[in-house]
Amino acid sequence: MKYWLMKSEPDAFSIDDLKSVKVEPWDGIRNYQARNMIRDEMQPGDLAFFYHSNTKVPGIVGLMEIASEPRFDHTAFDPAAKYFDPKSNPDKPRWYLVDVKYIRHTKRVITLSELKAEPALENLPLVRRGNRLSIMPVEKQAFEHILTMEERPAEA
DNA sequence: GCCAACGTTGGC
DNA sequence: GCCAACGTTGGC
Repeated sequence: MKYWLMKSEPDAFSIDDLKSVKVEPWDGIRNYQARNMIRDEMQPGDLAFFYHSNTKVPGIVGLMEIASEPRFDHTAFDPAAKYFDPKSNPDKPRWYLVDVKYIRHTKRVITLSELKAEPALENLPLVRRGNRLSIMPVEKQAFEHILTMEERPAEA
């Protein structure tokens, strides 16, 4: 089983939104590196952190499970969709997605600044300079380390 | 809202 | 195939 971190802007789709719908196709990924990870490596049962980006306090806010095999992202075929890609079509699909299933909120927001301050997480792509991946792998040890951070009191 | 750091596009 | 211009991401 693999571990992931997936970013979403809470204004577009938040952990609360996921909680209310329970399962959601994680569409709109238009980056080849992220695409390849979805298509080639994600499997049902994998665990992922839900990360809120582009918000006042960016950080990890929840836990979810990969809930489907990778499949075509049909929003790429729809001219009316926000993430329409004219170069993707059902004969030559370019983009993929998986369903994600809500597990729980983290007990508190584990903020980006906290994550950056952890020597144990220095290899996490999220905290590396200039990284813009919206989906990234998390090593097992790092995943477990982050879960222990959840138990600490929130920073001041 | 600013802007650094990327990724993509397209002319050549 | 190079690379300048442009668009996007996302922290701050």
